[in-house]
Amino acid sequence: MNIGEVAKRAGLPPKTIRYYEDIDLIRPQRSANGYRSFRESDVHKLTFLGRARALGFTIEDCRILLGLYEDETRESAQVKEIAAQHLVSIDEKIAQLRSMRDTLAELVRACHGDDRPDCPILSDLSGQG
Amino acid sequence: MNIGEVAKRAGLPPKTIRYYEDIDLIRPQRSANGYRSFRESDVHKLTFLGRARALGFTIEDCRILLGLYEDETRESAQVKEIAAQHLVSIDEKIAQLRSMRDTLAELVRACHGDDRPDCPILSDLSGQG
DNA sequence: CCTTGAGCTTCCAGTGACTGGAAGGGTTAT
DNA sequence: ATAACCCTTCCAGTCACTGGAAGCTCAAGG
Repeated sequence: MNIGEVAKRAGLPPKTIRYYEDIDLIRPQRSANGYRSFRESDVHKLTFLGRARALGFTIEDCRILLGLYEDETRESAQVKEIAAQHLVSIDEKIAQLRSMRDTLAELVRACHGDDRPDCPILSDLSGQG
Repeated sequence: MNIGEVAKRAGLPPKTIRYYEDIDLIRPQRSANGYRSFRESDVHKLTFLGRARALGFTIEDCRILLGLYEDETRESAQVKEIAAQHLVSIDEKIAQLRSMRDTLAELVRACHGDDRPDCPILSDLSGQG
């Protein structure tokens, strides 16, 4: 299977797949003409990677998860540990964004937004609010 | 004022301040010895930048906001427009993170997390959930 | 006067996870 | 044969810094 078809099936751009090979996440074989030749197992791995990345796991998380995915004897506790840690960091990110959002929403609300020059948003940012 | 003191007062690392000069956000003067020499107005601008960045505005947003901040005749509508757009993109980011969080939380909940190898998290990621 | 240590300078390189584009070779269909 | 499309590699750029090396300046202590 060439990279184009794999890309369609795994839902990832060819560029990304080449990049994943570059950083040793996958190791596709090569055809006589130099083209990458993917097996079904590569498609599975790439699908796995796409989903994990969509859930916000870092590449290094993915590398570990992929190792566990391929390890028949792994303990589910190891996987749960990584996922739970990631869950915490997502929650932190959400909390941080919410706080930013609330501050900004208040500033936007307070700004009359017309042709007058005085603006609570800039006042606040300059520390003169 | 040298960069060290400005850094303390504006709450930004010296490296970041040099970088901001590099990309023309600020233009500090120079002393005879080659050191950067900051005025009060530079400290104000850097404080402004620090706060805007903390609210998640991009550097390019900051460049525009800084321009408006220095323009005595700006219309508050222009500022409100940028802030409101940013608010929308924060809301989108939060929504996306929440969706990721919910999916992941469900997977973590479903994983028994012991020494057995079967794991709903990996099953789901592999598309065999 | 000399040294020590802190603070300043520039420049280069790396981060994460791709993405765009150029230059060139292979394949397929007409 | 030729067009159109696929594949290859390599280089550079993204964003907003951050780390580190090599070297200059300055203030204080002996």
